[in-house]
Amino acid sequence: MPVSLTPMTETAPSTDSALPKIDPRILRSRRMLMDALVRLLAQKPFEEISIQEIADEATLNRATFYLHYPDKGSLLKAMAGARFRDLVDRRGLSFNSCEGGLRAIALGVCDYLAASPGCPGALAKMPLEDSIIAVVEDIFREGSAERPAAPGIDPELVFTTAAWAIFGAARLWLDMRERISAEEMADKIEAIVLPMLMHATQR
Amino acid sequence: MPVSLTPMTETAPSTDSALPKIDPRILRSRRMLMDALVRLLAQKPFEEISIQEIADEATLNRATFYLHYPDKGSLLKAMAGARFRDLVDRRGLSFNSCEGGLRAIALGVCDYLAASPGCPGALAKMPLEDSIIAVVEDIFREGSAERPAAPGIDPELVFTTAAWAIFGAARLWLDMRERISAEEMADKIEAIVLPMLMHATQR
DNA sequence: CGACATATGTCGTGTACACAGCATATGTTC
DNA sequence: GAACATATGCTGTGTACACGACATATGTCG
Repeated sequence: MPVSLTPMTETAPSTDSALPKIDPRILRSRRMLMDALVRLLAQKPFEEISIQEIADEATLNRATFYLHYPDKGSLLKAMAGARFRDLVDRRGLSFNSCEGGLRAIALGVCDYLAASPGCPGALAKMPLEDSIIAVVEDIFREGSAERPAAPGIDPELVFTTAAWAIFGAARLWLDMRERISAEEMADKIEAIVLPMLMHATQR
Repeated sequence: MPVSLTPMTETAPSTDSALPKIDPRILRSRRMLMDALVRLLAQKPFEEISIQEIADEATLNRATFYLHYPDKGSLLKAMAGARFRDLVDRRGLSFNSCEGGLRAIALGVCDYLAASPGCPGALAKMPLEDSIIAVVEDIFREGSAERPAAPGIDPELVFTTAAWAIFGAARLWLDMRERISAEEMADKIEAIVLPMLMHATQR
């Protein structure tokens, strides 16, 4: 009984956390499915893409799709998260004592939203929140791991709040009629959100 | 007992012949191994590449390598043949009543030899003959399938002879100090080899 | 609404690949 | 030549994927 694959109902698991090593075949199949979805999204809207088409594009059996994802929405979510993580890794984004870490994170979110596959109209239908928010939360969590929380403050709540704040601001920026540059927007986001985080941890 | 994979001691099987459908996992693994070898050949000489390195580069288990190839030389051979077939497919090379078919084949061989991975010095060590010759033979065979052989002539012998003639001339061209263009060389090869083939089949 | 075509979700079975381990071969160093 | 490290070739076991088939759901057309 292949119940050990744990279909992906959440965002893709972190591959660098202290989890047991994931079978490379699993990682490969998931990446192939995600890459296939990206290619198909460049051709047609999400609603018009079938599971069979995704499997065909990925050169995998349709049953394999269901070993990993319960539906195509879950794949979309996982794909969005994985692509954002790629960007985070490529840019080495982190939230530590280094100046400008938060600005870089905000810039990454803006750039990612601006470059998402599919036309901007389709962007509203993509469940980007959970995937991006979870990654940003992880960044804050890791960056604050060595510092004690300020008294009476729940750091997890602050991380979540800050992550949503960044995401919300970036979404607003994306919808702007006359859009300032991503860099400028990142500056503004940092100015607004950084005090929240500074207040939460003793730094 | 995984004896059904038939390790590749010959050139890669033709994927468009009347063979039973090959499991997509097999095709995928072989392609991954070949692509890995190409990438490694761009970095170091063939002799310095280990089986484990190829497997790692392909993100496959070393034991998987041995399911498909008895040694790295066989992989090299298969890779060379597959890449040549790719070129043949891309250019739509065939030997039929169409004028210039032989010239195009000769040009394909020249271009392929000139673009092979690794420096020209390493080219002499690559067992390109069998892979290229077999493909060219196939092209002649298919192109002459609908025509009866001339009396007293063994068409298979002629195909092989012609294929080797083309290969030999292209190799000579590659070693030329002052090399004429591939196009010019293809013209010369056609002029020399075409009468042989015309003589062998009733066209 | 019924008929039909297509897509989805699932299942049991067979096959390919991952893994750890072992014996042997090979290359390097002293 | 001996000692050692590394690579090779192979094996049995466990796991992931391919496949065909089936039941059900969904969408389209008349």
